[in-house]
Amino acid sequence: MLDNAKLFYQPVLDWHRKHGRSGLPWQQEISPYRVWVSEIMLQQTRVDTAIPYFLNFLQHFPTLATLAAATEDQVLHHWTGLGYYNRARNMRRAAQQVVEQHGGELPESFDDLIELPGIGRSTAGAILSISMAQRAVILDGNVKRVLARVHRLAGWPGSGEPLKQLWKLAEHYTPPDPPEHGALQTAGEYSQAMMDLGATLCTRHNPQCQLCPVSDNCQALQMNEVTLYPQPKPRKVLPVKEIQFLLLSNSDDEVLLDKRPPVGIWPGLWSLPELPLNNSVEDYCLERLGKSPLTVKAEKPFSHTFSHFKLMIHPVWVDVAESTKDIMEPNRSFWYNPTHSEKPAGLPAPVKKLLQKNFGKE
DNA sequence: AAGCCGGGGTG
DNA sequence: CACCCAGGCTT
Repeated sequence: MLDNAKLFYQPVLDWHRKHGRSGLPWQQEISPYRVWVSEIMLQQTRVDTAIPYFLNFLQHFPTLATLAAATEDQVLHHWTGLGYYNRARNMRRAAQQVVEQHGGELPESFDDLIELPGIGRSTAGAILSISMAQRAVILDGNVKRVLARVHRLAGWPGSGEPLKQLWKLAEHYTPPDPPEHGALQTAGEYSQAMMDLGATLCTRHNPQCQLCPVSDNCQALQMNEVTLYPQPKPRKVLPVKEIQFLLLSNSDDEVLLDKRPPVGIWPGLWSLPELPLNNSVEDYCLERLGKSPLTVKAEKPFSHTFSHFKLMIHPVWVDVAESTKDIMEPNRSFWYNPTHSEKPAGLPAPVKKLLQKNFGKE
């Protein structure tokens, strides 16, 4: 870490004065309320997405008091499409809380701000620094990315030790407010500057390091590893289950479908007969149809991902010549003609895909 | 610490 | 399709 914080924040501030964004709606007529609304809308939401919602929202709820007085339905109506709807509910509740407890003005202390629903550590820092001229610290996705690269910080910055380190760095590099004698910029400008830097130069893909004001101090750049930081969230490797899907086809161009049990995957849907990977198809046919198949042809396996495991499906094309329809139970299984029969209501996606591929219907 | 919320952009 | 976005709340 750069011991003298100024060596970091001064180039960032200077860059921002020349090249930062200044036309965003919430950067005009800056007020605590407007900054608050923008910060909430921008949580896990891109700037371009948020802009029209911000303009519309302020049209209908121009002040904190109007927001506090609105019904939840009204607020949600103007949030529709933005997602994360608890943000809107929390904001209305917070507005009411501000009216009741703080005389209708957003409180000017960190401790009071984070008591409000929807305002966490970073959002409080943004409101305090940008709209209240206080030295307060933000750590959003942009700042995380910049700092993780500059310091080549290992690990996923979402939680744990990496997150602690980032907060420490963010605290360290935030300039004083009011600024030192002779300086013009404030902590609020630094907050804006870091977000602009992350959003316009220090982007996740194709960062513009040659234009970056802190490239000389960027450890990731020195190692030519910029895009390796911040490191991605470790994904759990899904367990893989392998099965065979049998396309038992008879001389009438029908395939056998089974109704799946009411519990487990695809409950109640019509699926292909399935068999553990190493079980013999021949034995299965003998057991179930009372005879051996004419031909057995393995198709190319493909995968289908569920939330909790990955299913590797090995399709097997099986010609059983004449069908033995008499032994079938009507509500458990039936011979289905993909080109002529009426399509069963529920077919799992992979089954549908297989049938389409092999019979070319729809 | 991990899961959840969500629509949309992007490689 | 996987991953991520101006995060915060709940369990």
